[in-house]
Amino acid sequence: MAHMPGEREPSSLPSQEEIRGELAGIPLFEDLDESELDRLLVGAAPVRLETGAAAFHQGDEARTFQVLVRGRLKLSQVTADGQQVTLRYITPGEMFGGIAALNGKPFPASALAVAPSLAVRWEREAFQRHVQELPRLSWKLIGELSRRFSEAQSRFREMATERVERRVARALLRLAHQTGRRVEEGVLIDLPLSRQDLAEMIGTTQFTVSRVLSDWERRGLVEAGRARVILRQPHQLVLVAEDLAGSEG
Amino acid sequence: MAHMPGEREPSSLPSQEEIRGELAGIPLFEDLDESELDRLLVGAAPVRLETGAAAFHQGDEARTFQVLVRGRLKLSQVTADGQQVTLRYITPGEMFGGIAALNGKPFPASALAVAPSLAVRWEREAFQRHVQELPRLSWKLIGELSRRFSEAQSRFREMATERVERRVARALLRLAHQTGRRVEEGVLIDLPLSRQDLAEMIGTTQFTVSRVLSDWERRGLVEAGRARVILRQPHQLVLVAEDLAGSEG
DNA sequence: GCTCTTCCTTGCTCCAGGGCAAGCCGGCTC
DNA sequence: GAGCCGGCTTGCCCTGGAGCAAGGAAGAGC
Repeated sequence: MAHMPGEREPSSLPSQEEIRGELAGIPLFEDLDESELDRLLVGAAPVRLETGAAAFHQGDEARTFQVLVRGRLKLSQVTADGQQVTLRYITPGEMFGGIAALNGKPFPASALAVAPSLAVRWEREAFQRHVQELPRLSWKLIGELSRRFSEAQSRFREMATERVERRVARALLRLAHQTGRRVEEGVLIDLPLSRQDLAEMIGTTQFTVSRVLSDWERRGLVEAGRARVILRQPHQLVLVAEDLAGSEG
Repeated sequence: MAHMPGEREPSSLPSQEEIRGELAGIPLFEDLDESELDRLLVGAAPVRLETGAAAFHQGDEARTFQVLVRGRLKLSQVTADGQQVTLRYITPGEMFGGIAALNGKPFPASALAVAPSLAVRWEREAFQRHVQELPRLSWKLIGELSRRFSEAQSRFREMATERVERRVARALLRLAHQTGRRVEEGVLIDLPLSRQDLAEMIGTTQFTVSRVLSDWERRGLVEAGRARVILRQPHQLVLVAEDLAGSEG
């Protein structure tokens, strides 16, 4: 792929001005006025991540607060006995690694790019200063943390009370909501998502996920390809997730 | 029980001055100076809760932010299909119902006093104003939310990857850390805690919890009575929780 | 095209733990 | 003391889903 004149070098980093534009579009910062946004820019540095690259590793000291601008990351954790757990996928506009940075703990998980990505990062102290000096930012952050907490709690409740099939349905619906893209056949989850990935999100095995998806595919609810899932009848999936949807169609 | 002169009426409410003293001792507010504490007092009202009384009900609009001063509460949720889940126990110094109040959602759970309790409550708007006007408070709140989030996430991971026995061990250790009291035989979990309660915390049944505790009792790790648990060998329990502790002693 | 790798499927076995029934125990009220 | 009630225990059965093995299919690299 030759470099074409006038075309932006794919791996080049955005200018301060461009960063400013990106940040202005992020919900966490939407309440800031022009001058506050300028202050926020102090210490903001862009970071490019190739697919497969890690934004940070589990156990590392959390020195940075980051926000994803483009791409997709997977936040996952390895337990003491070696099991892999996926905590969440991160899509543009979301902060990541922020909680560890805010409370001074090491990162509890690793963040891996699953698509070419671009993030903006601040050193921990710089971002802490911003939070302390920009009340509108800290208020937003409180809202964001509340939301995250509620989500984590819901997932806990689901794990505690629901069976695998239902958890798969919920995971897919959540992902569709987050990264779904309308395509001809239905809603495509716009993320490389293998059976194993799904299994790690809901605490089961790739085998069980495979069986569930095969069943749904037979019944026309989804189309499941290689690391690729399309929801053909999201509404039916909602029935599976929410209620006893009568196991046969 | 006759009322004795000079003794405080048990159901009387504390004065503003006493509330001030209580709040000053709470971690969330420890960074506030004298004048900030005075401002915080605006809108703060004491609430007494008898054992069995609810501080709020799941589904209610979250109109208040509360902090527990004395006693113990149980935060629990009923799922759509009627299963009971216990999210956590609340001990003095902890906020509760706060997250719903901060992000304007209805309470996702009910808070029930399991011992005579005293709380301080603010109307949502009043507390929001305090948070927005007291940067030191909002910083603390961010820290508290981060911690809560991390805890919820850990519990999720445990549910996703660990078997029942280990989850019971973790739940007991967590409770011991939170409400443990040294007694002659070991560490007493200072809370009425039935098998059913434990089951609801970790997503299993009272039967399974009973079997696990009976086994541990035989092995001398715990002493389990009627709604009452004493850890005789907390260290052994840590081994169960953390690692493969060799199933026989 | 062929090969290698990775992901996916499916059949079989096995077991942790859920569900239920029966009965026990300890503390309460009358 | 008698009876009751709520919590606890234990035995039995049964199933959801884990674990494993063998083989198939879709890309990726040559």
